[in-house]
Amino acid sequence: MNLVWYRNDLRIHAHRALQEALQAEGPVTAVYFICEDQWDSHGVAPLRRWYVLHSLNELGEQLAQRGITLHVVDAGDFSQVPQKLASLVREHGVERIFCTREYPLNERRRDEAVAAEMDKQGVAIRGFDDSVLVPPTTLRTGKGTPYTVFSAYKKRWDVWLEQHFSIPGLPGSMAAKSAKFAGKAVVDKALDRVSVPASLTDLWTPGEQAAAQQLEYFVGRHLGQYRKHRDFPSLTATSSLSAALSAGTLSPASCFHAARQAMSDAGARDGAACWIGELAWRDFYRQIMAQYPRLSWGRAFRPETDLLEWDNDDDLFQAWCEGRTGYPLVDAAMRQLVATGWMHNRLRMVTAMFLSKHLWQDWRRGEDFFMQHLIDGDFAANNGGWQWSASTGTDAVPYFRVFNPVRQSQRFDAEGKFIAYWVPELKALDNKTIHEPWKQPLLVPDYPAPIVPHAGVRERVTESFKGAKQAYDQLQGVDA
DNA sequence: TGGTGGTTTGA
DNA sequence: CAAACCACC
Repeated sequence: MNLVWYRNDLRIHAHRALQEALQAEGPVTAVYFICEDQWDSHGVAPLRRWYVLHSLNELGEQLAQRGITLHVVDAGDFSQVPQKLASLVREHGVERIFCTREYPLNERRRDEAVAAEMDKQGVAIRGFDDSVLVPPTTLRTGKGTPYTVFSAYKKRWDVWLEQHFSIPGLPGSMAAKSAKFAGKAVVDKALDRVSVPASLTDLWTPGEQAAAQQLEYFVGRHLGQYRKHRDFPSLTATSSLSAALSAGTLSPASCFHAARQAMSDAGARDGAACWIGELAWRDFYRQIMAQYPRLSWGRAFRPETDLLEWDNDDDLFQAWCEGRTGYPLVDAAMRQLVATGWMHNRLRMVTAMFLSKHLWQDWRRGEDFFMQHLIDGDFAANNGGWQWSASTGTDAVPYFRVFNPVRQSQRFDAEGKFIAYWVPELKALDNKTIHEPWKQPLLVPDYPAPIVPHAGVRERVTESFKGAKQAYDQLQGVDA
């Protein structure tokens, strides 16, 4: 018997683990472990749990139609997985296990513990790197170190894919026989334990089929304009595929394949190339996560920045969470996040930079808050994005990026449409005042004044980072 | 995947 | 006098 162990790869298409299992000798079965304690300890958003569990139900049905039984097991946290897997293996006479690799430390330790347990029983495990396009340790600099600067990584990434990319097709040998989806009751019980309002779930459709449709729609309708439009949050211009990619209901290979096909149309080339760049960012942060375990310990990529002394003022943090900082674009973005479980990419940068630089809060607070609300909450991408914004991460530049929240607002929501939608208190303001409502205080009695001034932020941040660097160099015994 | 404050350019 | 351009942070 061959076992496909599903994790964040809840699909049938472009899935080497499933394909290989089908090509191996003997029948195939599948398993998923629900680890709610793991979700709890990482503050996984209820909406994301809902997405995952419903996608799991669809996967179970799809597998059953192809003669494969999906077992679903409540496992609490990762530490219980080896034993529970071992009993499943004994029960079904499993000889080989197939899975898609995951890279954060907890996941790798879980997999190592499982491998050790399975080794005792003579069961082989094979992992496949299908959650990325380029496997994490493939590309190295001339010195043999991981790439930590995106632009250099991207060049090699392009070349490697040019030479090596192939998309795994739908499994060919899947017979049209049927099996029973054994896990449905367990999934439904877990769904009963998820509390998420209909106002949120109404906005999303879980599952592999919806993800495939969304990809088709995006590529056909918006990909060509992606480069031009993607930074404007009032437009429907981005893919909205982040939830599907992070739960694995959609494969990055399908995305890459579709985008590359679209590039043969000259009008779509620019947009497609730009979007492929976003897939590269996704791989980039995953390979960073895989090769720098300290990120999984909650530490900064740049060690000296762990010496920064954040204010962590609770009132300011709360104002940020609730979208009442007095900076319209920041507030609109935060309200979008809480109301929809999603935030536009540019606004993730704007709000993250505002929390870390203007409010001088530990970026980990923001990272946690995002995880608690995002339907696409993905450890590597979220952590990478937060550290980039907080200037504690990769892609070092010799100065500190501090977005001006008013300038960003004027540039990317020039007409104030996005602000007007999410901050209706401001919807009557003209498209100049709406970015700086404090200039017309009488018109906006219900909207707060800026909770911190923009002036001086850059200087403070620069000084603090300089201080942290000096302190770190001293600790290291290096002359500064 | 910037911002700022300066200087130059050109209607 | 406002974009466009530039150096520096």
